[in-house]
Amino acid sequence: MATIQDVAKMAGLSRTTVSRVINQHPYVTEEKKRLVSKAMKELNYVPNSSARRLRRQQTETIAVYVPRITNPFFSHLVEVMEKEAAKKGYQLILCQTSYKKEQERSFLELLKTKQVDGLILTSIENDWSEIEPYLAYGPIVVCNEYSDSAQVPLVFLDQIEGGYIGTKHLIEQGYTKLGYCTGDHKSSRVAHDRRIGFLKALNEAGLQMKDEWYFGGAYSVQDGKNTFETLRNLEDPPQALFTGSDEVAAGIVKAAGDAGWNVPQDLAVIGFDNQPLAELMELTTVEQPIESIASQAMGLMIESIKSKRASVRKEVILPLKMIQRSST
Amino acid sequence: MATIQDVAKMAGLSRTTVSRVINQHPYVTEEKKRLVSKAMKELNYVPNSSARRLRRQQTETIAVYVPRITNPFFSHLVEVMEKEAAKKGYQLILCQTSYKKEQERSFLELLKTKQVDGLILTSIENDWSEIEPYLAYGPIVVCNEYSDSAQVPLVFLDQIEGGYIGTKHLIEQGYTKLGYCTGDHKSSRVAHDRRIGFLKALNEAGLQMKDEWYFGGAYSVQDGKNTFETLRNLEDPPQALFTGSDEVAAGIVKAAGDAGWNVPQDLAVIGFDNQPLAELMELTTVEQPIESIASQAMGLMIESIKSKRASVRKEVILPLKMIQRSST
DNA sequence: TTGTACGCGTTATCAA
DNA sequence: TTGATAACGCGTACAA
Repeated sequence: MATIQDVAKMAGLSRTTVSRVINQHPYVTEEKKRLVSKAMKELNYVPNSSARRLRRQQTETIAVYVPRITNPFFSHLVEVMEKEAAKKGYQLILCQTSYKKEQERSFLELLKTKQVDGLILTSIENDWSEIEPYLAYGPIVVCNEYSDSAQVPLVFLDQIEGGYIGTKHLIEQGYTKLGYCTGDHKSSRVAHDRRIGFLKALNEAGLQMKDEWYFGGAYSVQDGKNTFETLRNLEDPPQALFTGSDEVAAGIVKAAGDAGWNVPQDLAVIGFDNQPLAELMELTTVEQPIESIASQAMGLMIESIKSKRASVRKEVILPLKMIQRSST
Repeated sequence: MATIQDVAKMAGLSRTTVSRVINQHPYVTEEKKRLVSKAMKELNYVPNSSARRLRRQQTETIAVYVPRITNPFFSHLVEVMEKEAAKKGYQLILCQTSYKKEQERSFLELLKTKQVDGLILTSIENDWSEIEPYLAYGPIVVCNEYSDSAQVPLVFLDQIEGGYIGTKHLIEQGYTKLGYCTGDHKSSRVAHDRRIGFLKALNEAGLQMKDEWYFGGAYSVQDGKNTFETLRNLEDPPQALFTGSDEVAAGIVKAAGDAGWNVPQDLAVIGFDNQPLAELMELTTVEQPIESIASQAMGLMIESIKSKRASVRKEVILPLKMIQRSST
């Protein structure tokens, strides 16, 4: 493997000059530039990135935390981030926390050991107080999640609005008995906010909700199917259901169909995300502008790396959009 | 940021000894070990990974190529690989080729510039001759794809068998007019082999196929819907359809249902992959053992990195499995 | 416009 | 059992 030294020797110049050519410094004669380029090509030379990293104290690598990459929401987020990063010459290291606090913590070392220039968190398992100290080692951007105390850029969606417009849509369709079905993730503000939006819409319309119309802990298609089983055995079931994800909504619609119910006549269902599956099942849903969260988060990350300024809090709140299909 | 020098000073020892403690070399007194550990903790010291990489000439990082991470097949593959890698102390760099030759080529530089120890390819866009020279810089493992000339470990599925068992299943159900619907990716041997399996089953049963029962270029749900539109306008449509993916199969089933056709009475459809969507739509499908391809590929990769032997060809062929549901 | 010399933080070699 | 010293490959003051 050729080093910069070999190139210098072949070109009959010093390492410094070669380095200058590589890094496009001014004050190098065109002639020597050519000489260097020729030698580089001949030796099939490429700068060693470990040496560069050490010298420059930066890695041009960014770590992205997701719970699981198989979750379509997160894989879409990562897809956009990776492209955005590649465009600007950055690599992406994928970190799956599997919803586990200790996994998340162990990945934090990447920043401390200078394996990456920065961290983008798309989910947060630990208390912010666990994460905060690592800010000393590099920038952190939070994306999709929310934290009150984090002094970092936060890019997230207006989930209150999301809960509100989804619910309002159901109300406008004439349903009055509305149920609520979501996952209920620990620290997650997302679920919390959506619920507030849901209740706000209910209040405005002067509607009441029964306790038994609340279904928690639903994440998957299977959970959706189970939810329907519970629902159908209710004496007074809801007419319409607000759900926290397209998967759950799809499960409910599927189980309802199998049981001979008509959607939306017997039961209306609204999903969340506008995943490919939502189109397939013709689910009304609330679309999250994933591409725009992802690219904004990555943009803020690279900006933070380059500016080297101390981290400051900055909220970027993005709007959500109703997509109406035939499940409501 | 504390360095090994700082630790040495605080512990009143040499850098060498500190390094020995960090790397668990023998011949260090328990007492000095304690001294060092204490200093490390006090200074909140962590070895700088760039320096380590430079010195050791390895990165503990592996690049994984996928076309797009949003494709559920690949995200599942990556999910397993990342976990497997993390378990063994390796990081994963995600490279999306977007099915583009030049993207793929540009990522190859990662190996040459020593940013990663090795490459796992889950898809191949360029001719192998383009990739082969990079073997000089580190190991490459091919996973899910196939190449005749590649002198590297290859982990792939017996797609001939896949095409065969899927088709045979249809024949056993009594269908005699079988159609074939897949994507047709350039260099991909996958599609090629499945087709061979399909034809083999047909031959064995003495069945003929009409040209118009072949539908190409189908990848997405939407493609599946379009395929159904074409099919329904045929004078003599096939009774059953072998498809190359669950997405396509789902699109067909959905469009058929919307058009008032009964599945499987009017049209039977078999998918491929056994994705979550297949369960939702109750698609009969051919399951690919994704977890096992992924972990075997990663295992072979890490083995190659550690052994440092020259790359040799080695084929690992994994079996496929029928999953029967109600679409056939 | 070019070159000399030092340092980035580790680890491997050799000698003590 | 420990320590001094020389790499690993590169970039950049500083001097010329």
